[in-house]
Amino acid sequence: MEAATLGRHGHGGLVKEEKIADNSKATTDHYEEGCKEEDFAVQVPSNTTGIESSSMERDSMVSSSSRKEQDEQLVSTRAEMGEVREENQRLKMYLDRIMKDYQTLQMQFYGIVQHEAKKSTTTSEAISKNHQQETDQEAELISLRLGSFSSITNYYPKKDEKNKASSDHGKETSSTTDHQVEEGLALGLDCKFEPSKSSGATDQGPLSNPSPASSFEETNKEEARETWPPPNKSLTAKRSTDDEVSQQSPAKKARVSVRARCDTPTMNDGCQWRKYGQKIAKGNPCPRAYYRCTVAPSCPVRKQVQRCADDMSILTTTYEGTHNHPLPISATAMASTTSAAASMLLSASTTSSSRSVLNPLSATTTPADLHGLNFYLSGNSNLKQFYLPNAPLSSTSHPTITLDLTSNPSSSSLFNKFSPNYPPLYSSSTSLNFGSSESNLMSWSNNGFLSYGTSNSQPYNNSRTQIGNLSLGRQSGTSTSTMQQQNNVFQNFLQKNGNNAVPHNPRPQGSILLPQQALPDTLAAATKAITADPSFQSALAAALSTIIGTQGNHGGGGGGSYVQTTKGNNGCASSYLNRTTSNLQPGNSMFASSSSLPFSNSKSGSASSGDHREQTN
DNA sequence: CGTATTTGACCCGCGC
DNA sequence: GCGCGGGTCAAATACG
Repeated sequence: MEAATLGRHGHGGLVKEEKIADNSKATTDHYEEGCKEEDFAVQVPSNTTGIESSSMERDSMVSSSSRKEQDEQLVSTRAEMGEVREENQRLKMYLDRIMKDYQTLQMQFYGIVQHEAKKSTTTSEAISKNHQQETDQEAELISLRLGSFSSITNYYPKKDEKNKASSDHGKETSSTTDHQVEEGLALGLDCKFEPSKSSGATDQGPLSNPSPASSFEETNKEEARETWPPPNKSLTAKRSTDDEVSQQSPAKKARVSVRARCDTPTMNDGCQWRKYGQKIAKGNPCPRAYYRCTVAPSCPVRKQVQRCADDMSILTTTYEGTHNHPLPISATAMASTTSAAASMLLSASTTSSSRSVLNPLSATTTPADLHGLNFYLSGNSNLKQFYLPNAPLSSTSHPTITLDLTSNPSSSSLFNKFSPNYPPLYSSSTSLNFGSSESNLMSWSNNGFLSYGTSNSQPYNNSRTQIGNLSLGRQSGTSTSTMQQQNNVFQNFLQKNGNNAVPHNPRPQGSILLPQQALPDTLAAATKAITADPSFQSALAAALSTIIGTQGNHGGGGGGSYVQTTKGNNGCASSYLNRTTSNLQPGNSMFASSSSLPFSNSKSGSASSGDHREQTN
């Protein structure tokens, strides 16, 4: 027996080979047994017939009849196999055709994007100072900033924020002389829409293939220079004059909130953060902690962490800004996720800003239901009433998209009902509901690591139209996806031309339906592609699951000490206060990510939050 | 001693 | 103009 031989061969070799040999042996044996039976069914009768014909006619009658049946079975089986083969061939051909069509469409879309890019390049160069007028006419592109970029400029120092508002949200260009030439993934929330300048710039790195995504990313190389604390006046002046036709609406800093169950003070998102402030926010007894990314000294990315007032186990992390440095893989996971979410948010909001595309209502809502991931997009402040009626400021200046990774039906529903008490940080105009009514999709558990549930969980609202899940049979199965896969997926967001209208998706209240309509411009197409693309969810899944894979083995130690020490608590989720975190990743100090608990300690308590004028003054 | 955190003070935008 | 609240700064403190 061949398998046995293989097994013996394997015996002298690797254990692996042995196993393989054994497996093959088993398979072969099984197969051979089947063959034997079949042979027996065919041949044995003939043998017995010879014997039985000479002895018992009755038996021979029986055997002959059974032989006929067996022959018939054999024939029919063979016929079936032939049919199956043909079916296989047909399916293969069909698949090939689909693939070709898909590629053709991709190429067409890319051609369109390139054409738009050229157009906008010429116009923006010629009339860069009249950028605002052009903005309405030029194509707007989404940058997910997922690719590598070769040059990153230094970021501006702090204390510039004030100038930004007056600078019409321009982008600095003065810093282009001083680049930190770095190569790596640049992921962030800095997803903007601007007239695409040029896709001709060949982008090096993972996303080097000519694609709309790469072109987008190219356009955003400069945008990467934008800091969260906006540059100072001189720089701002340049920014306002020079660039960013895209910065239509002055203060549109996308924020992405991630709601997740997390026992630890912060979610371990792979980045290294340093706490720089803590305040008591209105409506939530739990203080809000402010962190800034310390992976790179000039990184403008901030995040805010706050416990949910209603459910202390829920941690809300709000990200803002764009990393201007290569990210560790574990960080890219979350960054890519938030980036995509932010792009969706901005696409919706920007689309809404351009009256030409959508009516106010539909423009502000670009819901999509991707495998149960419910996206409710509304960058438009007009919509905040639907979501967070009592939301404070910043709904306009900081369109926020929320990824709800909690599974708590009550919290989810609460969230979706926009309870006034709910908004953890900002007026959350957008929610990505990862929650399931039945089971967890994902959650940050014990060590602050993301845990990923099954894909079989029902969407938050089963009645919602499932869209974009064509041929996607798995969700969590993407947990093994690599960042490359993620990049590809995100690229595809932009490459794909959304043929399918953005599916309507009832709002949580079910009162608003998104009118389905064609999206004429590139932005709309990209938005549509993103929202309708089934791979978006898998990308999210992949990104988030990457955290599992990369952070699941976290150990303590590492370069700096991030062990959280707690002095005590003021009664706010005391169970969290006594926890310590040492989420440093063993292999890379850059992965060190842990920060202090966003609760006020016994000493600070409410007083910890600064600016309590009623107390201090 | 260097680094990270804490926390009171400060700044700014917004609403009244 | 004033108060409120969000956000940030930076000195003080804690920690390894």
